[in-house]
Parts: sequence; structure tokens; C-alpha cells
Amino acid sequence: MAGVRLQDVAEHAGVSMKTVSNVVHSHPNVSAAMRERVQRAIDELGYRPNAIGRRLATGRTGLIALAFADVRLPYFSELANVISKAAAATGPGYRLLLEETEGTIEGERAVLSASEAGLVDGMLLQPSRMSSREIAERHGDLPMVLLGEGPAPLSVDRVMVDNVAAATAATEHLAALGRERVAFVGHERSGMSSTSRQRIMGYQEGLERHGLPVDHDLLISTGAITSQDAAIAVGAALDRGVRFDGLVCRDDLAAIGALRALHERDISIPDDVAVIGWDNIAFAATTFPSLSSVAPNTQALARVALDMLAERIAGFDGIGRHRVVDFDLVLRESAPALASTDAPGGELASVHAGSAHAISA
Amino acid sequence: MAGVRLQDVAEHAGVSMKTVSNVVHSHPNVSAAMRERVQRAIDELGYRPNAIGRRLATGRTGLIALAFADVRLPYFSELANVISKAAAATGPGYRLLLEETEGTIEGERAVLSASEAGLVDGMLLQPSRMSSREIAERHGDLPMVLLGEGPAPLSVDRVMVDNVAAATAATEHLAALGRERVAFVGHERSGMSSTSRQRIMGYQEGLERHGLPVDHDLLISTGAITSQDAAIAVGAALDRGVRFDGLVCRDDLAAIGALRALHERDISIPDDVAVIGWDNIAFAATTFPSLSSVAPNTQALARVALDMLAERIAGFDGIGRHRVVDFDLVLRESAPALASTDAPGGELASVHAGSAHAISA
DNA sequence: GTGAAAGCGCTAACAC
DNA sequence: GTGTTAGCGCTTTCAC
Repeated sequence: MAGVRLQDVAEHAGVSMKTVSNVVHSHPNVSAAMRERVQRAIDELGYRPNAIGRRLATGRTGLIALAFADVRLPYFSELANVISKAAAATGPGYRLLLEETEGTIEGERAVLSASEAGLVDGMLLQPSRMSSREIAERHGDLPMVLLGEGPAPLSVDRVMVDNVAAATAATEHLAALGRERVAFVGHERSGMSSTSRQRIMGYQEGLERHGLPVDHDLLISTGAITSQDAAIAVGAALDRGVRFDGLVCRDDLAAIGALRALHERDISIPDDVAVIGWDNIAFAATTFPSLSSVAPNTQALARVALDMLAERIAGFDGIGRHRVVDFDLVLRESAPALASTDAPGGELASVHAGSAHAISA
Repeated sequence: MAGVRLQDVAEHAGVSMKTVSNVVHSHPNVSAAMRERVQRAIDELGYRPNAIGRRLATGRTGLIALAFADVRLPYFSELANVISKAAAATGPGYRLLLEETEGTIEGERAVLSASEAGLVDGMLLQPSRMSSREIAERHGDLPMVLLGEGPAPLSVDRVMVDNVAAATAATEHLAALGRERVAFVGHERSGMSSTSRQRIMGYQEGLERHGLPVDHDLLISTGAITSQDAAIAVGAALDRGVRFDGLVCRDDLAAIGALRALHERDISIPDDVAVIGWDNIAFAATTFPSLSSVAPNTQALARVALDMLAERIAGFDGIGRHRVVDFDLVLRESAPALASTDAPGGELASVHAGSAHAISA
């Protein structure tokens, strides 16, 4: 039955509301007989505490908002899953309110400027377009932790993977495989995100460390962050004579598009072109050939983000903390492990603020 | 500033709470001068209405729960995206609380038996394991609409696609392409879901209509609903000598796994084996070859489900309504359109309770 | 160990 | 047009 109130239970059991409340919360100071009597009343009436009433009284809703561009992007749905599980296990057990920004500045503003306050206890936001200044100004006093390598004001907590280091590690792996012309695929043709920018920086760093050519022709941008656009862009590059034997992809979407473009032209992977993606999405294991990929430690990311958010909710008010979580380089058929690091878990490189492990899968 | 209350604004502006409330809600009956004065107070204090207070007073939270197995499954993340957009456009603008059941009966029970009531105004649930009787018993009086072809008590609203008809259409398309041994891939090895059951029924119906062999060897089950398991299962079937020239897959995950198993064995798609998946996930367009797929009309599904839910929330209390939305058969390289129905939108078949359109993509 | 009563912030009669 | 006031359902001091 709905509409059964705490007070109804109290009357039915012939006790005060406080006593019922004590029973509901398993408070120690209540006699066994009383507990029994009240519990019977609860069961008979089918009483269920009303969440909103409780929340008005306590000031906590138990809800946190998770905001990112689009849940259809595999990385984000993976993130939503991991965070939702971790959130349920955090403190009182948080639940997730899903907010999509569509990767637009309007969407990001809307998420931060919700006209109502107090619905959620805090927010996890992966921004991509908003400037760090605007984030700092708009978030008001909503407890917040930023996800990812996007803009982040010093005043706000943030968790990310070292994208530069990871891109360097991926590029160096291709170099170690003997690749001499390594291209980068999948950054936005216009309005490049900080994600793409950092990955390209790391890619260049990797090339330079091995004395490989850094060439604008080897930067293959796409119209949108989709595998279709990547397939088109890589196909066009090949058709206009751009040659490469290794491909660092902005993400697995781009990598899957690249796979398709290469297949269409009967280019063998990894013999002719080795490919590394990013995010290690579930499909990476079943593409043909299977895809090597940079795998951010999303478990750690969720854990760290939620811990920091819980501290903020609890009242912590210090300067923003910026944390870095580690990543793996998961090596599959499209860019296999070197013979010498063939064993799963073989250490490939140790990079600043997190280690890159090469894992053969 | 947080902690600014309606009352603070009223005092600051020297008016009553009611007047402030009128301004906040853009009520007509308030003079321009008054509106101006109050608005200034709101801006000066940075007042934002508190959602929980409002919700306690109105009894509505503006939240609906969306519960399904796992947001990482592409079909569900697509659904979450479509429903979240449609929900924002429904009535007062609903937001989504994400709940994952992990496809287990415990998970489904947990979602329905949340110990607190009143947090959400209603629920959209895609059940897979729970019996219809248990659903009917447990949902209490929470406004609810069921999604998908799982168990559904007559007392509860439900929206689905006609899975039998769609599977028949897919199978018949393969028959029309001249395929003579059409297998089904991807149902659970044990504990088969009603989804798989219905799709297999439609598959059998399609075979029988064309006098094609119905053979237990042609039912290739998998351990889990993943593309990896499908790749293993299809590979094993091929290796033990099962032969087929067409494949109806339970979903695109299974289809992508099948693609991989076929590629590994140098079997040509669609020449040797034509493949049709289900759900028309984004990747279907960029696999190699691209994947033909049954495309449920998720837009319509979201629209119908939310409309029914809104009616339930508004108090509608009639018997459960079971609605069927249509689907398309999107034809790509893995099982191309017939020459005669080559034109996009060419009508393939008209099936009960929804039309199947063949669309070449 | 149990009860009474004062809020939490907002809405909506109802009165002015 | 604007103000007063009684809740919405729960928690939580503070008496008893």
C-alpha cells in the first residue's frame, strides 16, 4: 500500500512516531518486545518509508548526477556501469541520475545550471567544451568531481588518465614493432577537444623518441567521433596516397572504422598496418583482427572519483585535487605484443603518475 | 549561494512567500513592478528553488527509473539515450534514474522492492528473468510500464516489438536470397530468455514458410550474451562440421561474433554465409562487411512507453495495455537487399501489428 | 526506552 | 494582486 505514513504505523501500533522511526533505523535503544510490535504494524500496513520526506529532513538525497556527452558511446556506457556499481557500494549507497550533454556547450551549461537545487548530493561531470573558468563559475557549491582530461579549474577535483603518457606508450609500442610511418586517426576536424589534443601530443612525443617522421599528412581527422566517419577519413587518406604502417587511433570507434577502411582495400592487419585503439571497449576483443587498445583503469577512476565526491559531500572544502589513475596497453592481434614481452603483464614502460602495463589478450 | 530559501527572498524583497512563488512559477497574476522587484531579490541572493521541498509539497519528483540488465549492452545504451531525450520532452520534463539488474532475478527484485517509496514517479522496466506473476505482485502501486518481450502480467502496461514477426521477416529475407541452410545463433545455452524463445519461434516459422530444414544442429547457443561467446560457439559449430549458408542472430553482438568466426576461417560473407543481426546498433554500419539487422523502432517505443507511463502517473488505473511498435529490416552488405527490392524503403513484407520495411543502407 | 513537537523548503488553499 | 497558514513525511532534539 502506498500512502501509509510513519504516523499511521505509530497509531496502528499505539506508539509514537519516534519509536517507529527507531525501529525502521534499527536503533539499539528499543526493547525487543517493542520492536516486534512495531514491526508487525509495519508489515500489516505494508509501510515503506517515503524517500522524499526523509530527504527533506536529512538534506541528503542519496542521488548523484553522472553527466557526460552521450551514453551511446561505449566508453561512457562502460563508465556508467562501473560508476553505478561503485556508487551503490559507497557510503549510504548512491544512485545515479543520468545526464547527457551531447558534447555541446549548451548541454554542459544546462547540466550545471539546473534551475533546481538539492535534487542530487553531488555531480560527476566529464566536460568537453566548457572552459575551466566557466566550470568554476557555474558549479556554485554543488559538490563536484570532474572526469577525464578536459578543462578543469584548479578549484575543482578531477580524475583522469595521463593521456599524453598513454598515447606515447601506444606510439612507442608501434615503433617497437618496427613501424616507421605511424599515423594518428580520429581527432575532430574542427573544434578539437582537449582529449584529442593530449593524445596527439603523446603521439608526437612517441614518434620523436624513436626518430620517426612527424608529418601533417599523418594526422587523419574526422568529421564526427564515429566509426563511420573514421572509415571514410582513413579510406580517403589511403585513396589519396597517404602511406602508413601503424595507426594510433583516438579511440576504439576510430580504430574500428580504420579496420573497415583497411579491409575494404585488402590491406592486411597487422602485417601491412598495425592498429592501436583507445578505451578497450568490449568489441575490441571480437573485431577481426582483434584490437589492441589503451585501457584506462575505469575501476580506479570510479573509485577515486566517488571517494573524492563523498568527501566533498561530507563537507570537505579544500582546493581542488587532481588525481591520475593508471592505464594498461592491452595487446591483441591488431598490434601484437613483442616476442620478448609476450607474457601477460610484461612491463612495457613505466610512465609518470601511473604505469603502463602491456597485457596480451 | 546555497541555503537561500524562498522565505529569504521574500524577506529580502519585503513581500510574502506566495508572491515569490508566483514569480518563480511565472504566474500571470502578478504585477510587472512586483515581478521585477522579486526577480531582483532572487538574482541578488542567487536563489534556486530546492527540488526536494517542492517535491514533498507536490508529491511529484520528476524522476523516472529506467531499469534494464546492463547499460553496457549497446541496445540498452541506445534505449537509455532515446528515452532520456523523450523523457525530457514529456510533460514537466522527466529525468532518468539508471538502474541495472544485471539480468538476474535478484537484480530485478531489488529494483522493484526498493525499500524506499516515492523517490521516482514511475518506472520503465525491461525484465528478463522475473515471472509475470512476481512482477504483478511486487510492483505495488508504482506506476510502471514494461519494455520488451519479456514476461508481462496482463495488469501492467507493456511496449514491445513483435519479435516473432521480425525473426520471421529476417529468416524469410535469407530464404529470398536463396539460402537453404539457415542457422540461428546466440540464444542462451541454459535458462533461455523469452527474447530468445520468441526469436527462435519466428525463425522456425520463416524456415517452414519456405520449406527449409528445421534442424537442431542449426541452433547454435552461447554461454553468455556476448560477441566473444558467439565467436567461440560459431567457430566450434563450424569446426565440428555444421554447415550453413545463412545466419539469423539473436542480436548484433552475436552477429559480430559470428562475423569474426567466419573471417577466421576465411568464409566469405555474404557469398558463403549471409548474416542478419538484431538491434541495428551503431557498429552494424562499420563492421566488415557491414551488418544487416532488425531495427526495432526505439523512438516509437520510447514515445509510447512514456505516454503510457505519464497516464499512469496522472492516475490512470485501467487494465494493462500491451502495445506493439514496428521495426525495420536494415539491409547492408552481410545480407544485401534483393535486386528487385533494391530501392531504399522497398516494402519487403507486411506483418501483423507492425510493418517490416526493408531499408538498404 | 519512549513521547511531543519543532522544523526541513515548498505549495496551495483560502482570506484579504 | 498579495499575504497567511496549514500541511507534505520524516528526523531529531529534548523532555519524561
